[in-house]
Amino acid sequence: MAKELTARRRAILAYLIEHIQELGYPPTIAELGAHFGIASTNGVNDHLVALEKRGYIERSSKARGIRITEKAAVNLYRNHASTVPLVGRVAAGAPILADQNITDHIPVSADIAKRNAYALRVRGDSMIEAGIFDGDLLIVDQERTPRKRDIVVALVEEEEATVKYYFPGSDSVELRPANSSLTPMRYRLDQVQIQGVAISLQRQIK
Amino acid sequence: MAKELTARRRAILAYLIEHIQELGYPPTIAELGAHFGIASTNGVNDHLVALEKRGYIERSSKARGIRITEKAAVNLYRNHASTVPLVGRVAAGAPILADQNITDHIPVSADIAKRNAYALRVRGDSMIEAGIFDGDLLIVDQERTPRKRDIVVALVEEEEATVKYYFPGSDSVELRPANSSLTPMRYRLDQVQIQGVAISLQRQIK
DNA sequence: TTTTATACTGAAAACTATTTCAGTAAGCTG
DNA sequence: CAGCTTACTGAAATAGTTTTCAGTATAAAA
Repeated sequence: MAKELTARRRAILAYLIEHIQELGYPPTIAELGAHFGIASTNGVNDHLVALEKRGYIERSSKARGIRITEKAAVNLYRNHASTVPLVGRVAAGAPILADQNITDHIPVSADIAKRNAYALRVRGDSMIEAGIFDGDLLIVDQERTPRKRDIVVALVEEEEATVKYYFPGSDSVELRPANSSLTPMRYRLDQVQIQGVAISLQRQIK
Repeated sequence: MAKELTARRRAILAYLIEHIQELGYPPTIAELGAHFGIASTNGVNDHLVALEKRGYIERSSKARGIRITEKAAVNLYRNHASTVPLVGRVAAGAPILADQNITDHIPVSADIAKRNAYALRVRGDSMIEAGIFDGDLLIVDQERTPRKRDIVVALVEEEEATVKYYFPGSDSVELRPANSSLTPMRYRLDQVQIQGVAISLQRQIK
């Protein structure tokens, strides 16, 4: 998936959203054409078909029957979004935020949303003494550089991700659980990939 | 201004909003008619004219050219809010959600927002073994009836609120902390006021 | 180099939606 | 009780929209 949308189609999607926000209803095909200087409704329709095929809009064959999907809203308005994507599994290889990895969107405060963050469901009890329980949602900042004692999401030797305290050494990294029945582990720098620093937590109680 | 809108018109406005929320675009006059069993488009149009005259909608004479105004949107946002109020202190006397008590608004998922919930900053370590730490935000459902072992916000004898496990007895209530260095307390029913059941938790890490 | 995707033109058919015209009937208001 | 509002019916004119058909041109991928 090199480039999901052409510049033209991104522009059309953006105008679609703007129009809905401003007027309260979507534009017609002809109105889109007028705005973009496309004389034939068919020219516009091609773009709409393309946008629909890629899941950015949904159409019903009625007047102004265009709906913006969540995918589009999140993609275009990442900087203004008030949600972060919930990733299903953090594993080696594919980029974390690949579309097929994203299972939901989690509402967060604006300052979190504008960082490059994602959410992750915690599995296991390794951080229980830090108040992080099995099933909790961890909000993770991808861009922040981890510092000593930060809670990080780490990929160890291409395995699936774990959440641990981060203790850097001169030539190695110690990943320390917050659970006295588990032991800290030490790794060479090339064995560990830090996928982000935990900045927030959400829990559904019961 | 006794009654701005008739029941019929309120229903039509509500459906208008619902339709836009669901489908992404307003219904046509004929669709409104079909939904409300009005055979003639003119019958529906009368209502739309009335709604427009009173400032609830704006119309452009194009297909689905209906916009919900802010006046009506107050309605819309009540049902689809995505925040709950953060209350400064929960104390006896004034209602929890009195305006002067509200210090902020916290983003939550839609299903939480539509319950009658509020957020509260936890003070102290009394629930630390339940993974609830000093400074965490607790999202509290006001309407849910507490059951045994629920985490509740309780007002004891007109003091300020505490967060505890709820264990009802036949003629008394036990409020049990999740901290083995603290002791459970037992109160008469008239000494305790339950202000809600914890349904979610949010934490800013560091 | 053939195929595929992008990005359109132009026109007409088919359909959808609003507006207008002409009424009816019940209930409330002064 | 006349006048106004609410709440409609029914039909036709008019306007707005989508869909279909038949192409063109360019660039990128197989």
